[in-house]
Formats: sequence, C-alpha cells, structure tokens
Amino acid sequence: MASSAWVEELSGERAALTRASTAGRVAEILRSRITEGRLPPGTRLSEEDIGVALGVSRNTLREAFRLLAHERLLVHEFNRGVFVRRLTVDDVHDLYRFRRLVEGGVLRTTSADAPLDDVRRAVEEGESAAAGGRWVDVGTANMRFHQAVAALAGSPRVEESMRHVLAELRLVFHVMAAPRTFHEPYLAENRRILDLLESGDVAGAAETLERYLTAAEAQLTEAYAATGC
Amino acid sequence: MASSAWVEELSGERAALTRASTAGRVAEILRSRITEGRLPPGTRLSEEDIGVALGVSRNTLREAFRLLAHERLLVHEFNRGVFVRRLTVDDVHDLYRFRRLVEGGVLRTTSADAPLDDVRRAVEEGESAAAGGRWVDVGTANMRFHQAVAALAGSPRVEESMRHVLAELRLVFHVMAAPRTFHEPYLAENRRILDLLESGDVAGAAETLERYLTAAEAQLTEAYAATGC
DNA sequence: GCATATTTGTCCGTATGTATA
DNA sequence: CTATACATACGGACAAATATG
Repeated sequence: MASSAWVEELSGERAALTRASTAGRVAEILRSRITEGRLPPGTRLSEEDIGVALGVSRNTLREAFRLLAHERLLVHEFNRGVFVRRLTVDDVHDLYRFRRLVEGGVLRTTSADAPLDDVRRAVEEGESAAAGGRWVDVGTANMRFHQAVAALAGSPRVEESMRHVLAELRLVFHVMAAPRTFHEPYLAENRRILDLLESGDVAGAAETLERYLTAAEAQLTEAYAATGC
Repeated sequence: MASSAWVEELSGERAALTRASTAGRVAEILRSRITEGRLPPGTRLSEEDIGVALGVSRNTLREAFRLLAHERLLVHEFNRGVFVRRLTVDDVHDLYRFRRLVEGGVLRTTSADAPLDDVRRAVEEGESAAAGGRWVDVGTANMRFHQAVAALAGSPRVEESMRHVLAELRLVFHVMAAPRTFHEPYLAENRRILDLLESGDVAGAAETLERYLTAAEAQLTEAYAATGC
C-alpha cells in the first residue's frame, strides 16, 4: 500500500478508457505521464497499485507494460517489476548518434521540391512561443521541428523510430528542468536550417543540424552528469 | 481443432522452455519459425491451439505475441487475432529506403581505423558458401554482412533497428524462394565494398552500397509483385 | 543470517463482446 | 439471421522470487 500521490491521480483517468484496446489505452495514459515528466525515471510501477487505480486487471496492465518496455520508456526487471527508464550518459550519446545519422541523412537526401510546410510551421511556433515567454511550448515546438525533419524522408519507419528516440530523450530533458536555457539557443539554428533547405542547400542544412546536435549533446551530458544520475 | 501441421510440430519445442521468461522463450520459438519461413505470411496464430501445443497459458502467449507484433513480425488485428505479417510492396520500398539511409550513412561516417573484421568475415563466409553451392548459407552470410556494416556505427540502437529491418525483409525473401539467383550477384558487390572501406574510400563504399540496394529492391519488388501478394 | 511479508510469474475459469460461416 | 468460434478482459489462485524486519 502507501500509494504515492501520482498513483491516486490516475483514478481521474478511468473515464478515458472505455473503448478500443484496454491495454493500449492504459499504455497511452502511462506514456503521457512519463513523457511529461510526472513519472520520473527510476519510479517503480506496481502492478497492484496501478491496477486498482485504473480499474484494470493485472493481466491487462502487464500487457500495457510490455508495450512501453518495447518503446524503452520502461525497463522490466525479471521478478522485480517495471521501472521508468533511467538513461545513462551512454544512452544519451547513442541517441544523439542515431539522430545525427538519421536526421542528417534525411536532410542530405531531401529533394528540392520536398514539402517544407510542417518544418516551417514548427519553426514559427517555436519563435512565437519564445516571444511570449512560453518556454515549455518552445520545447514542444523544437520536438515537432525534428519530427518534421524526419518526416521529410517520407518513410513511416523513419518517422516512427524518430518518435521513439525523441520520447526517450524526454526522459532526460525533464530531469534537468530549465527548459529555457536548453531550448532557446536552438531556435535560430532551426530557422537557419529551414532557410538553407528553402534555398536548396541540403548539404549545408545537414551540416548545420549535425553540428548543433553535437553541441546540444555536449550541453546535455554535462548538465546531466552534474545531477549525478 | 484442426490444428495444422506446424502447430503440432511445436510440441517438440516444449522441452526448450523451462528456464528464464516463458513469454520471451515462446516469442523466440515463434520468431525463428517465422524468419525461417516455416510460418508463411498471412498465417493465423490461434491463441488456443498454440497455447496447448506449447503448454503455456493464453496470458503468457499473448505477452509473446505483443513482443513479436512490436518487431513487426506479427500484426495484431483487434478482436480478430494475430497473423504473420504480410508485407506490401510499399513496405518493401520503405525498408530499402531505411536501409539506404542507415547503411549508407554509417559507411559514409566510418572512420579509417574502424574494425572491419566482422565485415570481412561475412564476405569470406559468403564466398566460401557460394563456392560450396550452399545457397542458403550465402543468404545468411549476406544478412551478416549488412548487420556488420550497421555495427560499424558502434551504436546499439542502430544495430537493433537494422536487426529488425532485416528480420522483416526475410518475410519477403522466403516467399520468393530461389535464394541463389537473388543473393549470388551481391557477393562481388560486398567484396568490393569491403575493399573500398579498407582503402579508406568511404564515400565510394557508401555509393556502391546504395546503388546495389536500389537494384536489389527493384529485383525484389518485381519478383514479389509477380507472386501476387 | 533468518523468518516473514510483499510482489511478481504463471495458470485457470469464466463472462462478454465481436467477427464470420 | 442465427450459430459458432474466438478474442478480450476480469478475478482468483498458488508457487517462486524478492524485499523487509
């Protein structure tokens, strides 16, 4: 027992799970809790507590856990339970290497007539959010920017793997707080990449992105290591 | 009732699942059956039949199904059951696009001192298998070659996504049989890519690979479309 | 180090809803 | 349209592993 506060909050979500696959809906609820940082890395997810909080059986809940474990948002330790993933510095390094490979590769092979609307929209959203001081929205717009870049490949699989990678990275973003100082510097870079793409300089866009991802990684790992995770 | 032949064969595997996670082991058994082509695309996997054949409960089996569905080897149709994935021509196109992006990108960013041992081993295995007329082994060696190329990134995530992509592609390979005519032409290309890497010409290696992947895709989709899947 | 309590892993029976012959 | 087969989801049970005192 001794359900912590966030477990009790879950009861408010019970109304939301009345159609489609129960396990899938449970997974979605937990996924948003995790990516929004309300379930910090290392948190243990008790089958019993969450089951009663959401009003689903243990079997169903376990299916939801499997789904999230495959997305690497949870880790399943045999006979011990499931925990919100705690990323190591090596994980962060790997995620950025993956991003440089994929995002850079996508930009480099983008054709001149590729539809840049989503990319442009994400850049503008970020700029207007920054102008209004809505730093959390700046972060979301930044995520959307990179998702839109990946989407330029026109490949469902590329899009999906990017979605997973970005979701994983949120586990780190939320730990270090300070969304402003982390996301703000990259607004101008995003704009610059968009401009380069519109002028047809795909190689320049790719290089700019790869360089800035490397810088972001360094900034992130430094701050992350300082927290002692 | 009316368990088809392959379901009955499963009973022989029951001894294999006595340790570690039951669901994981069930998944592994089914995975090998699928990638080896013994469970052709479109096959329906009945919870009841397979459950009794392997001697596991439906709950456990469903967990195994989730694992394989996430690897895209099975598709889960809500309220209808799980089926061995049937790839469309669009899927094949997407898989090759992904491969060109990732494998090409990896080669292009390979450093001069990267360890090429695994790549070389795969090339040699393929050549000796071809010399001995073991065409199935030629196919496996070819898979290993591409897996080794992906491993040059030194990234667990890149390796894993490549593993999944190659497993998916096997669903198509097995449908069109004729392993010799499909894999043989690429032995020389693999050797050439290795040579280019050893001489430090990473751009040349990447270009060769990308071109040959495009050719392989065309050959595959043509033969695949002819089967009417 | 030991005994106990808790939690997970696995299985079973069953009720309900959904798809298909 | 009805009947049948099957998937979904629940709840209970017990052994085994783990955590706790």
